[in-house]
Amino acid sequence: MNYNFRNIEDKWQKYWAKNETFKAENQSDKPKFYALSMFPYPSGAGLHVGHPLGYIACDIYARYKRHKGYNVLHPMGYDSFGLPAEQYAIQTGQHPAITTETNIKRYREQLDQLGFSFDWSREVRTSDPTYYKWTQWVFIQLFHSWYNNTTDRAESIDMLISVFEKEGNVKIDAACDDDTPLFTAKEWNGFSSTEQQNILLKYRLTYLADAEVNWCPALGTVLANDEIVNGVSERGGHPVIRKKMTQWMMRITAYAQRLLDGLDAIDWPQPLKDSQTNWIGRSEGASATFNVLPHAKVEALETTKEGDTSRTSVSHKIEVFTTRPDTIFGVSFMTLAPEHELVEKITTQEQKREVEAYVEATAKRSERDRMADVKTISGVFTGAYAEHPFTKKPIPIWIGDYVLASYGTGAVMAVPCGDQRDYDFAKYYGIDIPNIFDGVDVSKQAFADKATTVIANSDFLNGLSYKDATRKVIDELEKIGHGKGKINYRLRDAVFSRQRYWGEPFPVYYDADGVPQMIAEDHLPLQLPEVEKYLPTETGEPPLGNATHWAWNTKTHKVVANALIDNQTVFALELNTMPGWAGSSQYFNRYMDPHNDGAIYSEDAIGYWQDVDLYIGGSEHATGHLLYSRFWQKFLFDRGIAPKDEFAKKLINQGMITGTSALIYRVLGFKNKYVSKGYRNRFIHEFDEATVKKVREFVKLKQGAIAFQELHVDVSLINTSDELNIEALRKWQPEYENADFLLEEGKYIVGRVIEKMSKRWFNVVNPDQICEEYGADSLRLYEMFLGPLEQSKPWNTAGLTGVHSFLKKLWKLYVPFIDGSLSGVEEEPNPENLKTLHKTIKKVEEDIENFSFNTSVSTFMICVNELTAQKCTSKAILEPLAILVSPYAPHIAEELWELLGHTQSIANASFPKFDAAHLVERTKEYPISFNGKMRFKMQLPADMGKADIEAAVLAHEQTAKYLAGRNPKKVIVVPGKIVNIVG
RNA sequence: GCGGGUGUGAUGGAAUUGGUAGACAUGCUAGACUUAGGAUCUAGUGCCGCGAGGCGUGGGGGUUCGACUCCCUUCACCCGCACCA
Repeated sequence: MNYNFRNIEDKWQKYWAKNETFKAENQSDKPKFYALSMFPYPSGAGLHVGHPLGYIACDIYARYKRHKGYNVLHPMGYDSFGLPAEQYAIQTGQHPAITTETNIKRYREQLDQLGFSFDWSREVRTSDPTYYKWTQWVFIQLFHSWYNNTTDRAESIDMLISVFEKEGNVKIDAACDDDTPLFTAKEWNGFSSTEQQNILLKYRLTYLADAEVNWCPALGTVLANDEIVNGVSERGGHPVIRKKMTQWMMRITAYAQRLLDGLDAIDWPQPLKDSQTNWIGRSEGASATFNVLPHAKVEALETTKEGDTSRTSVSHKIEVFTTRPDTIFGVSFMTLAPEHELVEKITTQEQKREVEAYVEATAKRSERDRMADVKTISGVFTGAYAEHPFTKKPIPIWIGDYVLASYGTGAVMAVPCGDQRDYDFAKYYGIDIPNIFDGVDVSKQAFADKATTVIANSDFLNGLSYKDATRKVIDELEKIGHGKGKINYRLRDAVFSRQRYWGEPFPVYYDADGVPQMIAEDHLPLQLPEVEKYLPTETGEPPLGNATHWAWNTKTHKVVANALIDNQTVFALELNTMPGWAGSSQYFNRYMDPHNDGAIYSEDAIGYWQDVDLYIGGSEHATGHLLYSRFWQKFLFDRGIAPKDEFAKKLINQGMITGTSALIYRVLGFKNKYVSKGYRNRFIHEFDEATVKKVREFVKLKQGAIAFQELHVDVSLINTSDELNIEALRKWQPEYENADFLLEEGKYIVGRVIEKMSKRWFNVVNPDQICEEYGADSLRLYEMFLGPLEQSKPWNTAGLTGVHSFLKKLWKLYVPFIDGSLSGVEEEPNPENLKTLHKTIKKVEEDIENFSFNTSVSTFMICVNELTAQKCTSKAILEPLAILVSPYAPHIAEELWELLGHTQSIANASFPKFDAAHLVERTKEYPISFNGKMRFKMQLPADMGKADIEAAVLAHEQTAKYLAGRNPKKVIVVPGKIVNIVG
């Protein structure tokens, strides 16, 4: 009776589906456990062996918790809105919904064959109207909310309006746009409703704004900061430019501090927390205001040299943010970002031409170009001067692209002696570099060490340290109304509009005055309309404008919406769609009550499940999905929609499984001659005569060496010893049909390189192939065995035989129960059996709790080897062993469980209890003397001779002396060495 | 530049958290059984040495009776952020 994994796996997968073994109830006497894997985007390529790694780990934990008596929720779904389906639609005209459906089917087949314990009755798809109804609903809640800094939470916009009506906004401390005007109740009540709405937009947590956005012309859409990598789009690698557009924004900056603070309360990986911390980018410092001197005043100053510093009427102010307010007396110029709004206002007539040319040149450069040459110093003098808030001296105002419009205020007070960038700029343009540090030489470079700073040449700051000077200067700035202490965040509000088709439509229309209005909740979902063309335009006209039956004439903004909306007719619908992360920002909550049509989820459901106990997914989502989800969760919490303000207690990032690509070497200058790995770049004289002859026949040499070109070939053509199957290669692609190969020792050896699994490198390994050949249980075990969960590691099929033969050995242990040769045997377990079992229970339990799944596979192997050697046939041992194995290899475990006579699924069996009593070593006490001076007792294995022990102690004189001082209770000794001291 | 991580046999990786380094597996070597099969089983396998023995966790130093583990320093590689004021 052999281990027939195909039949077994097929049988139990059907059994689980039929019996709904893993269906979770929203009520139970058991404690709850919510285990979640990040849901996938169903791409056309299907799963490769890297994808299920996290799912397997999560599944093992979920199954383990079930054995431990928890009511486990372990759902799965699809993040099915996204660019690839749309790109495919653009190319082929196929509706994204259709390709998405096909891909989901394929994913489901692949997932099913791996034997996951998912509760499929709770499946969600972000592109399903019944799901995105609630994405739209959350958007509406955000629109109706504002962030109250005083209570430090989001509150209803209606509350804000009633405050405005009673006392204006003077007392309100809110997260809002910087340009929000102050007004009294009287003024508010006098505003037109359009004016009122425009002001409210400055407060809402999702708002419409003219923003400098990252526009990607090739994709025809804007992108969020986290969707841009190295200045090009994350998808496709297209250039991205800055552009001003009216877009929906998410006021995530309101939550910057809480997103930072919340990290302390959750058990997430440190690198991921660091990423988020970095991304939020909190820096403490001060904001300071510099008045711009009117041009006439400047001229006067220039003629009289030390002009009087009396008050002048000020037309413009420059606000800067600095982390070094202590260096304010070292300011010798100011620099504005070229995009800064004051640039055109303050530039003098003489400098105008030069400044405009510079601004234009900067705007043309892509983000990438700008990042590429950070070393080139460039800038232009505006001709204008600002007034130093303390010394009242005039300070020249420059513009330069080393100042970023998107950070701080887009303007800096340049302190060349204290900042290297300012220093370089000053040196380059011959600007003064006044030294305000005591005992520091700044003739070569700037001095930026806060710890050793002593301020000099700085009026009231002289002699102070960085810390004291900072405090003092902030006080003084506040006194003269020129600034205050400030905390700045790198985090920007998130652009929420995408000029795409395949995304959630906004539940928004515009009234006759162009004011955005939310669609009534009972009309949700606002469904995605059919369009003829999915292609976005380079100018940013969204494809939804092509929809005929819910909108027309987008250019004039006179659009007829369908009759669904309030029975009203002439409105302009929002034509943008939501970004990819919209649908994934609250899906974990929706799983708790996925079919609820009347609410996002019932209070009972979320009251029971609360939050995710274990979340497993890739670290690439650190500053995208995971940050946005935390933001939405905090918002939902503030508004009483969710009971927890962090959605996941524990998070684990599974490492990436990389591919091991295979390379062959084509001789340069030949179309189809290939040399084995050993011949690359080798000089002819390095070979023996016979080889030289062969090589000479085969190739012409360039300067005595074989020059070659590397080509990727499919990894399935290579055996485990890196030998290429030449015949298979000839059939693989026509270009190799007539190829010549120079072999070494009769073999063609390929080169290996580790890189990301990708179709283009032909290094993708499918789980289907593995399941077919070895079975899902082998694949599951092997993926765990490959290495620590969180580490990235290359896939190498070679080791699979190890875990596969483990399963065969495991199977053999139970054979007596299968073939009936020893049926009815219920042999009492002997102490050796029990020791093996309890060792295994202890280790496996610890391993699972610590997510060290790789070592428990080893533990199983040892266990089975030992039990085999012990010829164990005791049901009392084999029964708990099946349960131990079942989270890892559920199919075989179910089968064995059944063979042992059980009729219920093993999934609900209780995890065996560890009993330390079975592990106790039989020991003996020996009194030991050392050098005749000291004595202590040792607990030792019974079979160890006294002479051995004394020799061991003598061999470790120092240790022995130490032991004498400690008077230990137990010393474990092996011949020659002392190993452990207890007590 | 800033922040984080990782360095252990031929290979993937173990090490009870300071206590026999190299578990387990792959690979390799030898053998057994086989009307050669990519099956199964047994033994061996860190390095040097015939041997006793010596050396070994990227390098150097330290703490300790004892260090892969803790501290200092240095090198290499990987990841995140980056003209962030």
